[in-house]
Amino acid sequence: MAVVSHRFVKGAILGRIQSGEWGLGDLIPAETDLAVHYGCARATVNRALRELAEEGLVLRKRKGGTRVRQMPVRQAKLAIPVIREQIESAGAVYRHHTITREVRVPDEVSRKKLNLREDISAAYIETLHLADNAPYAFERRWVNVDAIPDFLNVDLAAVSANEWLVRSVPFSLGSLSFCAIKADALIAKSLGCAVDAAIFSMNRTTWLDDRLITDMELLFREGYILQSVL
Amino acid sequence: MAVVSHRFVKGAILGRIQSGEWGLGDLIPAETDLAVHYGCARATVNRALRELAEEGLVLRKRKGGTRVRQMPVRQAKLAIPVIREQIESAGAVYRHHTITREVRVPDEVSRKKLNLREDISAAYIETLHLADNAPYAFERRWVNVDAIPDFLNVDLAAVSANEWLVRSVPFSLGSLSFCAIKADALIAKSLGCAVDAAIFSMNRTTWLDDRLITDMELLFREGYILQSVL
DNA sequence: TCAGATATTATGTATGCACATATTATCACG
DNA sequence: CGTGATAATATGTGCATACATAATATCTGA
Repeated sequence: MAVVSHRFVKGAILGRIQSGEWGLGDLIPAETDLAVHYGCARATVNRALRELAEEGLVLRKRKGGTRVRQMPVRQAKLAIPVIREQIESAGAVYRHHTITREVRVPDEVSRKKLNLREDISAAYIETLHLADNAPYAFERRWVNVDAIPDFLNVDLAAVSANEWLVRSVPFSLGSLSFCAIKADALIAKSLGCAVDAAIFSMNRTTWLDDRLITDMELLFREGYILQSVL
Repeated sequence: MAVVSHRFVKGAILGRIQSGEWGLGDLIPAETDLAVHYGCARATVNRALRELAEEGLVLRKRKGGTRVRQMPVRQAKLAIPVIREQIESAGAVYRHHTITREVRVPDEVSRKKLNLREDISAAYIETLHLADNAPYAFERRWVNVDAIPDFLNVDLAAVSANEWLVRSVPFSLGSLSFCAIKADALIAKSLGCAVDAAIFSMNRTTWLDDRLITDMELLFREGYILQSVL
């Protein structure tokens, strides 16, 4: 007897949804019925449906049954690039250059973002990332050295601040946002573009437990495109 | 005896990784050992570890065991917003206005993107999305009416093209990209911003099976920020 | 010593069962 | 006619077991 895998069941159900057999909002058969239909255990159907629910195609409720989502939650998975890997995977040579590195008490705006006391200083770093010696992205970052004192001793010539932090303070939570901004004089000079060029900006804050670790702004070269998959 | 859920095990393992007990790249105990340690079945540990692997924190290989990822794949989940919901959830009144709607043979650039034969025409729609009567986003879209003939009869005053398509042609694949562009005269006029303003652009193509359904460009008002969660 | 066959092992997953839980449907009672 | 208690039900999840599979480790023979 051939085994019926959860992949098969998942694919079969997906097909029946896509073909329109089960329309938008429709209730689909119960796990037990599907298990009988496909000749497998309920646990197998459960896993198939659970994965479909995670992917946003189907909505499940106890006692309420499973139904096809009216407005599927299209969630794009977007792999946050480690810049070096992104550049190297495109076949270019990665290099980075630390422009500024200092420890000081942040100005009030940054201090509020960092959620620091007034008398605590933090590290400020500006880095230029290059692909084949051409500017690729300009990075501005505050690091909470009160939480991560080791950061003060890092050799930023060997490894970029971003990469060191990813390796050393992993698995932290954070938020991520994207926007478009006009290049000011500093950005234009760093990225080698015109003042007022449209620049793609990525902002990221990283928390470990309740402490903000770092707040970063990454400004990509003109024409940069962020790709994602649905 | 209290049951030990996969959530508990997952959290416990996560804690031991975050605390540094298991460092980057380290091999963590086998499922059977963890099952004994936490007093639960191997299936429970399996689910916990499988989910951690899906989230990119851990790398699993048959016979090779499970190890903490050196460079965690930070994947942001990015909920693609249906614009109306995005605006309404911010407490504003949504309204949309169809600027252009025509059926014609696309120019060569669009035709290639749409992957259509030379003699096939497609629908072109320009829509302005408004929040509290202020421009929110400007949408340009081609729809393959050869694949979706019903689209020709849709009342775009009642429901936007985007929303109709999401409701009617669900569960399709596609690609998604983001970039920053400078506003040209048309965009500036539509969005009520200055020419050369930095505009956040989202491009999306949608496929059903092997047929391209629609190709869309969404240009957000100046200052728009796309939020994501890690 | 080295290549190829073989054994070992950790994860992958299907199954049957039991029970938990949330929600809906039903029913009894004022 | 409502309203609150109660029953029914679909999903959620844990457990023990069995076997599959991929990758590594070991052994064997030239």
